[in-house]
Amino acid sequence: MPTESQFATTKPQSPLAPWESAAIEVFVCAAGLIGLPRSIGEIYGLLYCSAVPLAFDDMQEILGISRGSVSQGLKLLRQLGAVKLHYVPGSRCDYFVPELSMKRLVGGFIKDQFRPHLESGESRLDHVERLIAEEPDDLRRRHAMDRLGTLRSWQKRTEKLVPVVTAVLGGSGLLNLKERKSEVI
Amino acid sequence: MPTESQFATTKPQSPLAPWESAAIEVFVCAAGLIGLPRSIGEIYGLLYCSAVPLAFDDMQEILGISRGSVSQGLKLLRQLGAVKLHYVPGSRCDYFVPELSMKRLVGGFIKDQFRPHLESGESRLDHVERLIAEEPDDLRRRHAMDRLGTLRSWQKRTEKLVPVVTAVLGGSGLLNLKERKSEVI
DNA sequence: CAATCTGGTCAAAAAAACTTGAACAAACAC
DNA sequence: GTGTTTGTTCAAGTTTTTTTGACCAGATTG
Repeated sequence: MPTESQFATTKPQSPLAPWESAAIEVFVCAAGLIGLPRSIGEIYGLLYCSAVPLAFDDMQEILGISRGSVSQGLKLLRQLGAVKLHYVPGSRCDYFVPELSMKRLVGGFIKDQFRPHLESGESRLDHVERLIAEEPDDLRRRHAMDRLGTLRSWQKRTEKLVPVVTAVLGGSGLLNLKERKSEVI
Repeated sequence: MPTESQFATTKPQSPLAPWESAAIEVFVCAAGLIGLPRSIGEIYGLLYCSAVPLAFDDMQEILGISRGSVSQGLKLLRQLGAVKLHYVPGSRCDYFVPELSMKRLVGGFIKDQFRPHLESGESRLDHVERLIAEEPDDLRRRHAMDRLGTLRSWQKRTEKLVPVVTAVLGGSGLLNLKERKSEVI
């Protein structure tokens, strides 16, 4: 088997070590939890486990998934800031390394996958308000406005949550969140 | 127009008011965001808009979805604590009202949909650790352990996050989170 | 008891999400 | 230029999730 060229540390073993499979499984689950497809969890997980940067083809081969999946997966992961390009002088192809800072990971996710929804939600609520204004019946309109108000307060609280989350998750190992400035909503 | 039987506040108009459709849309999106199916967003949204408790059949009819969906949807929403049974003396069927406290809503979601994953994640990490222990190569094992450590720290931070979230979301209307006790993680 | 009304269950249908792989474009080497 | 290598795109195929609706069991009524 001439394929066993073990001489370069730059070449990861094709079959995954048992712990790697298990760890990737963890990432696949985590991905599912936040609504990302399995393939994305696999790709990030593989990079997370690897001691060296990996190339596109490495991932495709090691994970046994299609080029298309790898391409799309990396595209999203790059958008999220979850993987970074690692330039390798002599090589024509791209290598990747995982982002290991939880703060940046979560920050990227919030910015790309969460904020947009939050904002579109805001405009939807505005739309609801305009429609409520057209309700002729006084009592009904009152009630609708009341519910809309509650909804708006939920939205506000959720927005307030974002910085708190990044603070907690970004913290140093010994993170303590004393003295977080007390801003009234 | 004999359909306008305005005498009983207990009977909601069959066709949805425009603002109600729009508001339900908001809930459908929100449901999608947290990985819940459309029908669940619709059901909760409808209850949220309604000024009166609604019965199983009301929902099925007004939303135009199947009995099965209503049944399963209500089942999950009840589990989450997002809707409550509203007992009506003279009636044979169940009526429902929405939970309007964001704190309870989020708390229920975390408890039912999030915590379990967090916990299974923990045992998965234990499993990874056992597998790493079997890695013979010293350097590789070192690296694997390092990554596992990072993963564990992520897990811990996430756990720390839960109470913070419920605190922020549960707050009074004027929530200010001054003086949140500074516990070192 | 038979007839009715409730709501739950689950196999099958429908819809949505994900993955694949062939076709394509860009960059490079010769 | 021609022939490779590298990575993207997207229509079609596959898998997963959601919805449907027929059937069931319990409770209530006459």
